[in-house]
Amino acid sequence: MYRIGEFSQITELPIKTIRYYDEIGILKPNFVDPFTKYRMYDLKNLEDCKKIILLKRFGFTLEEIKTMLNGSISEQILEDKQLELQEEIREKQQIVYEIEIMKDELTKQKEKEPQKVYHMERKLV
Amino acid sequence: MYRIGEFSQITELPIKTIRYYDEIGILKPNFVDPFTKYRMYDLKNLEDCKKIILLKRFGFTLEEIKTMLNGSISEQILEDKQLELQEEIREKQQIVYEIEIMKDELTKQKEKEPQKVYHMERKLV
DNA sequence: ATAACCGTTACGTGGCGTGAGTGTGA
DNA sequence: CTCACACTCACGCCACGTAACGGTTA
Repeated sequence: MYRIGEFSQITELPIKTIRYYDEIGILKPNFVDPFTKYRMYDLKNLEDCKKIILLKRFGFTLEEIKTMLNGSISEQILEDKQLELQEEIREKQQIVYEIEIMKDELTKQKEKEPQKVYHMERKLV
Repeated sequence: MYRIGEFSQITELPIKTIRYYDEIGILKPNFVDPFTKYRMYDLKNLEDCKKIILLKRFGFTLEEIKTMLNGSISEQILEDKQLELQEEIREKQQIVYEIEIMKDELTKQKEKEPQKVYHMERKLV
């Protein structure tokens, strides 16, 4: 049985996060001391916690993870998530390309700048 | 001069978003009727708004966009954002691969399931 | 008078972070 | 007594969304 600080070090999750997971009912400590109210975690908690960290990394919300821990993890859901990620990857690649275009436009503007300065000088004179 | 509803239709931004942009000072209406308090937007606002939408799409925060609109948009910042996006793309590709591994593990477990059932039957008997 | 439009204020979202103030364990 | 560790409660973050309620315009 680990106290929250130790459990935090093992899982590398901030204490605040662990308490939050208790609050939303996704990772309930195995035992809570009724006097000190200290949360005590066991190996089962550790396993669940590893799953949570992995599923969170995959991009599931804590609400989704909650239901996945209760029931089982279907291959369909995993496959849907893969497709979602691939769509996001395509979108980000598109954005990288769009930024490239904007950079080009900035470069073109820069090349025109001497003219602009001339224009300003005329204004000043 | 457009009222907020019309401006919302043109920019395809929700009215709430436009009001929020006013509140945080990123897109101030050209004119506010002192009696009705109606916000009035002009073509300059429309140009700024297009920039905001684009920069938001690139992944900049509204705070970052605010300073970019005041000053100028440097190529360095754009290039940094590209690198950031490419890092995110690599990360997501890695996750797609990790999900594939998890799917494989689930499939293996399924193939073992008859044994599990047998095991349970033994327990029951 | 009706309906579409506009306004403000206040509270909710997710996934925590921050800080105050207090109690417990060695 | 100290000091790390634990607790709760309340508010903050971002980029808005969602009421609730009231004034304006055609």
